Amino acid sequence: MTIKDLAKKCGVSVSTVSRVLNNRPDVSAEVREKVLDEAKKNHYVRNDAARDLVKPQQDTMGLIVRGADNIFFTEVMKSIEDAAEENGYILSLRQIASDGDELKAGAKLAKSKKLRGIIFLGGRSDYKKEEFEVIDIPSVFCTYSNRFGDLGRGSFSSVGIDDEAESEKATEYLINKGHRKIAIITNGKNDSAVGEARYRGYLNALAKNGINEDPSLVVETGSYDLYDVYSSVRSLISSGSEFSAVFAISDAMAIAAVRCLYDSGIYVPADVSVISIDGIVTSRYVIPSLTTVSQPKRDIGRTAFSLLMDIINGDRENESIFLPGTLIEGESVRKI
Amino acid sequence: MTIKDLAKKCGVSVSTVSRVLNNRPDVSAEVREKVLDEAKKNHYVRNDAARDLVKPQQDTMGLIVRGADNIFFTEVMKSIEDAAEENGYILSLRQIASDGDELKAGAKLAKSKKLRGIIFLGGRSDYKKEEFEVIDIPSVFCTYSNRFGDLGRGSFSSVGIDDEAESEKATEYLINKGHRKIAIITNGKNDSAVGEARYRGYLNALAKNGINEDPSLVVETGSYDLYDVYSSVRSLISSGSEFSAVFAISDAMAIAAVRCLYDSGIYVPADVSVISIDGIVTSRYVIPSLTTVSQPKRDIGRTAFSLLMDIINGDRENESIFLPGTLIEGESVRKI
DNA sequence: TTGAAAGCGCTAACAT
DNA sequence: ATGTTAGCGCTTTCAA
Repeated sequence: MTIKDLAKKCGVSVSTVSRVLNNRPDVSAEVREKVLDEAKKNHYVRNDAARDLVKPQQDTMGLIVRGADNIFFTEVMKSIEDAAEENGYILSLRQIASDGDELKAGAKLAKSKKLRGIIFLGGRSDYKKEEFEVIDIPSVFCTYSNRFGDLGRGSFSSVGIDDEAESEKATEYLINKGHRKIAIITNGKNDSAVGEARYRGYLNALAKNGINEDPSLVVETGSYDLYDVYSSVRSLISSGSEFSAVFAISDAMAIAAVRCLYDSGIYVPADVSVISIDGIVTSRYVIPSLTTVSQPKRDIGRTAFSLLMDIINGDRENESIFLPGTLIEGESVRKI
Repeated sequence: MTIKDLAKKCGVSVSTVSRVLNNRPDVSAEVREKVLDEAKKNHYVRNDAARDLVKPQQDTMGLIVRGADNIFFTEVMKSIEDAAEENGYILSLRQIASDGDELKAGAKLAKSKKLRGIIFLGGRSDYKKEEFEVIDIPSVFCTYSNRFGDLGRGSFSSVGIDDEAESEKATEYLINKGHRKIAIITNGKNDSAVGEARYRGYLNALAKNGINEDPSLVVETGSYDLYDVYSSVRSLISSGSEFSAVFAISDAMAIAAVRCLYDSGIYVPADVSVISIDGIVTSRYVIPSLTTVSQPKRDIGRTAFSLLMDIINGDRENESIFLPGTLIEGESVRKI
């Protein structure tokens, strides 16, 4: 069922049908009713591919989310959606796997939908100049930046926390509570992404406070999978290395770590303190609740959206915005 | 940059460019190289909307996910993706909000992409015959059925657990552990969806065991939001109603409930036992770990996909498949 | 091996 | 108020 079929059924032209379907005023009430009626009766559904082909979507932004299974992103997404709605934009959402190519997905979406701009939620932090060139419309990286890539200043935009600084903040919090033997749990310390940035922050905090890095306290899980986190922490414990605190680079990891310690008879925070980063909703409900550096999810989403709008309108240049995290004191850290 | 531009740049026709881009064999090596080269140099990206318009996607299935923020769905999605890949199908994923219209989204996607079939992940359970008619290609409801709608047997397919039966199983488990005063936490007992089905299962279990329903032990949260769950449980506690166990219709709800009880000095499982349904990954890592009826997520996804394939190939008729849940004994239930 | 041309379903001038 | 027509970017006959 196409507008052509519909036109035939109603004995009018396709343009008239199109007018009705698009709520144009210049159609007689009679014809309008007839068309609408037939459309409903025949379950007419517009072919968006065809429409997109001909109609530039003046008011549509793309949102590419990488890593559908990251709970943390959901909240950020919501705030982007809100911002879009408030500003009269439509959001065209596309989810890709954590190992997918967000730039390619973005380029494709931009072409197909004739987008005005794109927000990338959770991509890689090491884009090469060349590969980023496929994106030829304004865009902003949300929740990450390009710390490990070679994109020149001014050639991209980003909004997120400063992973290294916030990580340092978290680690320093532990130090201020009297901890010196602090283990870190990261997916990888050389992942050219958030794992590496947060690891660096951890090192910074140690250095600033005259603590030497103890390699045996650096736990690399290789993934964000809770099972991997659990077994990595297991290894740490059985290695016999001493530590009084743990810094997990994400809340989800912290939850698995706490559980692993618990299963080994090590209680949080009585025996070991735990801090993390993210501030996911669940972190407040688990027992013990997590002490964590909470990311300003709503702010990040809204700021990303308005930055994108401003760039499109020529009101602002590309820039990297770093929003501060908030340290939430839960029950997982104890002073010693 | 379109194939037309590319053709001009290379001094060949659009059809030749199209051939190259689609790896057709009948092109001279020379031309092929030239085209590929220019394509790369100019960051050519195909406009899928245009392609979709002309090319029926013989091997593409649609996956409409409703409720992006439901962690539970992520695992099911993965298994559907695996099944698609194994069988040489491409999956076209679309996420919609929990209050979105999945049927409309499905119909649109089907048109635009010329899909072979559709899987709906997490939709409403009360479709009316009329509204379901917009879907004119094979489809299967995944993780839900049409218990509250009026779709005739044989007019739809579904794969999931039997919410009512599994719910009864969970409640009965508590009863077998000696509990008689069992509270239920549901988003709503008349939501014509999973909340209602699971509430019924709870009632069945009580009835079978000669326990009268105590309305003061039925907690309706109105949403799946953990904050709402927390405050609803708070009200239950302050109402003074006595109970020795809680049945939460989802793991996430159970986590918030356990926390709320904890904050009121009521410990799980020492003072009150808690059981739930879903078996999300986190349920194993929280303290106490949850006793829960785990849904066979992988099985559900794979079964849904093969059912859809079979229907498309005419090898099977529409049917509703109910897969059994598995009771996982965590630490949240105690015998009394 | 290559090109010309039709057409997918839709919108938007431009006519009438 | 309504119809005619030219594309949007792509694939695919059909010819050459």
